[in-house]
Amino acid sequence: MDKNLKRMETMHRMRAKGLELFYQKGYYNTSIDDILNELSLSKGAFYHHFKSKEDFFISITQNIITQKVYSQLIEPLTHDQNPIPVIIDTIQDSLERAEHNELDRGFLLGNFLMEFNKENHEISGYLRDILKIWEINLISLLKRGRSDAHISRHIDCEGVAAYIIASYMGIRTMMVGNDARMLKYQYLQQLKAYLYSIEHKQAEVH
Amino acid sequence: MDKNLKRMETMHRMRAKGLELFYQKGYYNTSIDDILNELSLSKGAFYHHFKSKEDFFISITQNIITQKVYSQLIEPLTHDQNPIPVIIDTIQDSLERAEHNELDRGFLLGNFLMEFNKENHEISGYLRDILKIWEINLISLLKRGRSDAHISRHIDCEGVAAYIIASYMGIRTMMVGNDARMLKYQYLQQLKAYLYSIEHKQAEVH
DNA sequence: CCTTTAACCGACCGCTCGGTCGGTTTACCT
DNA sequence: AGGTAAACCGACCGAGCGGTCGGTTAAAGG
Repeated sequence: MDKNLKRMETMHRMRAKGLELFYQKGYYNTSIDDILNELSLSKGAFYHHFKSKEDFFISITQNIITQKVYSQLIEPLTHDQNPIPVIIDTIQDSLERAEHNELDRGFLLGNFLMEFNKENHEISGYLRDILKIWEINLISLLKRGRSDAHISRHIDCEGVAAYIIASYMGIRTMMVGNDARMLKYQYLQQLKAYLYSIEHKQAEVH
Repeated sequence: MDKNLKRMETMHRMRAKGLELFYQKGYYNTSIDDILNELSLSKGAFYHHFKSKEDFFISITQNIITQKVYSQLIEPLTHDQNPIPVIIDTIQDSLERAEHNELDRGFLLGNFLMEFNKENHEISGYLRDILKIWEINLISLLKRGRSDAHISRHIDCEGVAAYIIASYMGIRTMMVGNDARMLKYQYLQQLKAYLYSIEHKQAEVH
């Protein structure tokens, strides 16, 4: 079964390097040879494992991108505490990772979504599904917070989740090539102000 | 001077169609021939007026894109009233235009910024400048609102402007290929909630 | 009317890219 | 050891791209 191990390892190396270059330069501006040269592998090896460039990217999506979003944005939400600090901490961690990553090019998922929204509806569908999962998890976290009286009763959790995601996508784009540290700080201040404004006020409880 | 008129008109047609296709399909996925075929013009005509594809796009940026951002996002801010409804109205108008435009592909400026952020620093610089102008106008509007006691005294206007821009960029991306009407509604509700939370409360006076 | 020059044409070039394919190497199985 | 099938190689193909260039058309000026 060494063969199978080899196969898995090579495919994983291709996917990892592929994602790295696609993220840095964009999908359409990265050639398969760009990836293969850095790995010292040949076209033959590539097309032995993947049936096309598109198939290759779908494989990256379903293996690496999904996993990254889960581990960095979704799993950290799994806490039984007040959802508001949980959300703030999760986003703050993500922004700090971006700030200290000098190769940062914005929100991985968001960038690809925009690139494929234009032409490739199959891939953009997969990417949208991942974003949807994040959204659903945010919504259910908020709803539980509302039930637990951490969040004001009349709050529209779906709207809040959409607003959080939108602002996150935007700030991640703005942080590229600008003063990431300053933007991160300003953004977090405003996000906190916004989230505290939907918090359940003790005064409300008769 | 008929020659000069002809020149201007042809260049304008090229720029308009070029922007249309670049916006729809992306800059790198649109060939010059794509544009010229739709205009029944030849390569010779194109390179007679523009020295390269890049030069062509810069010309589009400085002519059409700048003007669009000004007329749709900046000039509507020019009011002496309470900045908060002015901002909300401006953004609401923009989102409604997007919602009813079936060819909408997201935030024009934001899309190009992301595409050129990766490779072409010259063009992304021009685009960033335009975004900066929007930001500066938002900030000065907010600061005036703060002076006029429409906005709470301790508010960080720079942070608020960055937050508004980030959320706008994000929601425009999310509206592509999703339920634009619903997202617009949810977004505006939350934006209002956020902006009202920075409003000057009468109770604060003395 | 004739010259000049801008506007425009379209064949062509060099290059890159995604994808193919016949061949070679390597590792496992008997 | 020998056979088999995988993993891998790299030359090649055809299409599409940005850009060039010698030529043609047509309008402005004298």
